[in-house]
Amino acid sequence: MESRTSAARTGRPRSVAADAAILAATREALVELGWSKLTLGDVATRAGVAKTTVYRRWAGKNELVVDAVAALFDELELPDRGSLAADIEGVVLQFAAILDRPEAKSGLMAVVAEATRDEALRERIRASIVDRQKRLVVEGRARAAQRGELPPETDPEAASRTADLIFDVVAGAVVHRTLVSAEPVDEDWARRFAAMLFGGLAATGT
Amino acid sequence: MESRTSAARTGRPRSVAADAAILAATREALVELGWSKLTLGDVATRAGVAKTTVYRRWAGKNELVVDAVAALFDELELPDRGSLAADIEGVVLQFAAILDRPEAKSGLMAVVAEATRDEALRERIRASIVDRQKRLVVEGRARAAQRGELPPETDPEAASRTADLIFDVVAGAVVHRTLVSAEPVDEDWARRFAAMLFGGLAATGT
Amino acid sequence: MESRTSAARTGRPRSVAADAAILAATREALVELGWSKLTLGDVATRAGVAKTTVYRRWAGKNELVVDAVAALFDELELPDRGSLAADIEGVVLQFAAILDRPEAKSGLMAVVAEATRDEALRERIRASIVDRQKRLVVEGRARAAQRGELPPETDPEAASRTADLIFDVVAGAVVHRTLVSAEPVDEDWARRFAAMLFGGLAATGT
Amino acid sequence: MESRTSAARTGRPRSVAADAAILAATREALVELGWSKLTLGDVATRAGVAKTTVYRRWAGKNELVVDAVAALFDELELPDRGSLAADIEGVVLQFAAILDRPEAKSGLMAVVAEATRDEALRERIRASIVDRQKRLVVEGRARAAQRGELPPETDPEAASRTADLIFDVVAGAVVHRTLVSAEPVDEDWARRFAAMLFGGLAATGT
DNA sequence: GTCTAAACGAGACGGTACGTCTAGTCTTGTT
DNA sequence: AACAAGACTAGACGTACCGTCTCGTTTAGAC
Repeated sequence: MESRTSAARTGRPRSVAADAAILAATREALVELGWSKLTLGDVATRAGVAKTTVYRRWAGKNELVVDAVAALFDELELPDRGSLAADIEGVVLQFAAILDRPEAKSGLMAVVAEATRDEALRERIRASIVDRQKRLVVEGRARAAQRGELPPETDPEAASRTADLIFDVVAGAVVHRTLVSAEPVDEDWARRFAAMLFGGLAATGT
Repeated sequence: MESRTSAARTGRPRSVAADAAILAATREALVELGWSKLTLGDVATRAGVAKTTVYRRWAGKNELVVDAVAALFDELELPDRGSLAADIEGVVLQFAAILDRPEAKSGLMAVVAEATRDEALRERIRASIVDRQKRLVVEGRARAAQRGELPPETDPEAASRTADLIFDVVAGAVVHRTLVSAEPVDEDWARRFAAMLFGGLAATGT
Repeated sequence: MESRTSAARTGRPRSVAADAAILAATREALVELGWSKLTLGDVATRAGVAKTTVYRRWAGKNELVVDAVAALFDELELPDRGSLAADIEGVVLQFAAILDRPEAKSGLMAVVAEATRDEALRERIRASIVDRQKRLVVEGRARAAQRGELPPETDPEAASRTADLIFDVVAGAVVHRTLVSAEPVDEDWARRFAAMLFGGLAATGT
Repeated sequence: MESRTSAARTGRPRSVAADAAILAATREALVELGWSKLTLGDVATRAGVAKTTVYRRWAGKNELVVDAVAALFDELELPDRGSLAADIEGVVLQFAAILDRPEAKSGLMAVVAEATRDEALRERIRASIVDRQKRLVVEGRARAAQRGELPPETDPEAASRTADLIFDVVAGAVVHRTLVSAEPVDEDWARRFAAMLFGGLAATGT
């Protein structure tokens, strides 16, 4: 969404209701039609808005879908379940629950695919979705160190590299399980995954 | 691609050259245009073939792209590098090398996204791409047990569940690193990932 | 239809049944679909024959339809009803009856339209359909002269020009009434038309 | 062409220039290609317009061609040449001149052929082309009665039937001469035809 | 009784047009 | 200036036929 930082003091102001209506309509259309059959004209109709109003705010389908899906990840947070393994398990289940919703399933992978050829889109995904989750990894690591489950970090550069690795493993495994293997991320799977990850972290002393 | 195993004894036989030309043209178009801008008409032109010839053999863009991309994974094999960690590292690097090619990058995630709404497509992906890789996990596990790195498997049902978990972790992490984080899977990352995974496997006694 | 006058003494002879089956299938398709929706593939299927068999005998849709329609005009003949006016009336009714059949209606005007841009097709129509009718005019004129209704012809060149004129008037009026005005050529219309034509012929002394 | 008499107060109005451009392009294509090779895509290109713009205004090829050809008949009018025979001759020559133009030749018979299976198209032809000519017959008849060449009409019902008959004879003969016989409608033919028709009218007292 | 050459059925082939759909833009009048 | 409405250009969609071709399979007359 464009911000219109300056100017634009005159003329009719943009309808604030329209943004929310369009994003909601987008999610609705994603559920019903999936990404490839979703059209901006249809979204506009569902939102009770003219097509021009959509185009005035988003550059295209990809940008719109990223914003529509990003909102779903707002609810993600790191529970404190007493141990790192349990925390991992909890976050995995939360993440899987979001990913299992059809509007996320359908839209997320599609925009990631588009992003392979569009740096700006990749950046938008990173800012709206990825980074928001990555901070959970950092928080969880810090909490585990506080609890004494893992040694405190000394080299901040190495810590950042490790956080990236953990994030790719967690997010990648859950996404792959859900979308490619198309198997449910249930408590059993989450427990086994968390055990394996925690074991790996402990064994490598990170 | 339809197999026409039986019947079809009569009439002009299908050109055997056309199949290969179409798949090659598809990969070429994926590199140049990406999935969303690839059109079957363009593929047909590149292959020197009429549009109807493409539609006669593939039901649509998704099926065609799956087959075109699947061929890339033919070269995957499990190296024997002497230890499980080294084997994992080797496979990860091979997998990442394939995934880094633009024709795979662009096409694979897109068809996975489409597959979220199409069971038949999901099955095709599983048969053509996923299962071919999953067997590497099983082989690697067996080899590690032979070496004495891991205890031999007793419960085949649990072994299968574990293989699935490992596969989701390996494939998921590499895919996520490559496509979402858009960072290279270099030797360093592969070593750190393999160490973590091996640690987890050893720690959980699987 | 091509004749294969010479050569072709050897090899499998053409099926004689196929010709009739194809023409019948063509008329059937004309009735059901009309000219523009008639396809040679469909005709071949209806005739229980391969597409190649049709193309081996006719150059295209136009030629096939001309032949299929021409057969309908075989039944036209000049009745002797005792007077020229009555003869005209009889021939008009016969002609109209043929023209009212859907296979003629649909096909005839279409090939005439095509013939405006195809001299060979025009010639084929003339030979197969038009000339066969035109001789009725000449016969009727001669019979009327014999009866003393009209003066005997002296100048053969002028007689030919007059026959052409009469033919255009008769055929044109019936075709126009049937296809453009889409009104029935019933006995009343035929009687009024015959009276007018006979009156014109008598008045101009031709 | 659809009229959109009411409503449609909102939205961008249809380009008025497009209508004329499309009809002109249609006539041009008729001349160059004839009816059967004319395609709406080509017409759109010639008119400098997108294909959808054509389809938005006309239901198909037939409707478009009727409208394109109908415009040619606007110039038809009844000359006052002093006598009915001369008037007929004049109108016949005018009509023949229009019919001889390739855009009319090619298109008119084709749509008449199509109209045999399409009542709506038949009505469109009647309204756009046929009725506009038929009124010339009525005018000519009235003028002849005024001059005293023919008796005044008493029974309006019979008069209408006669006008229809005359119209079928005139239009039919000219069309047949031009398109089927493929002979020119020159002054000589027109004079002989007019004489015959006038003779018939006078003889039957209509 | 082979031999042989054309006709046959089937259906794939390269092409072309179809009529529909969507993208993204533009042009009205209205708010 | 944003808005609803809807026409606009551009171009892909998947389908249908065209007329040709390439197979394997009859089928008759010539040898």
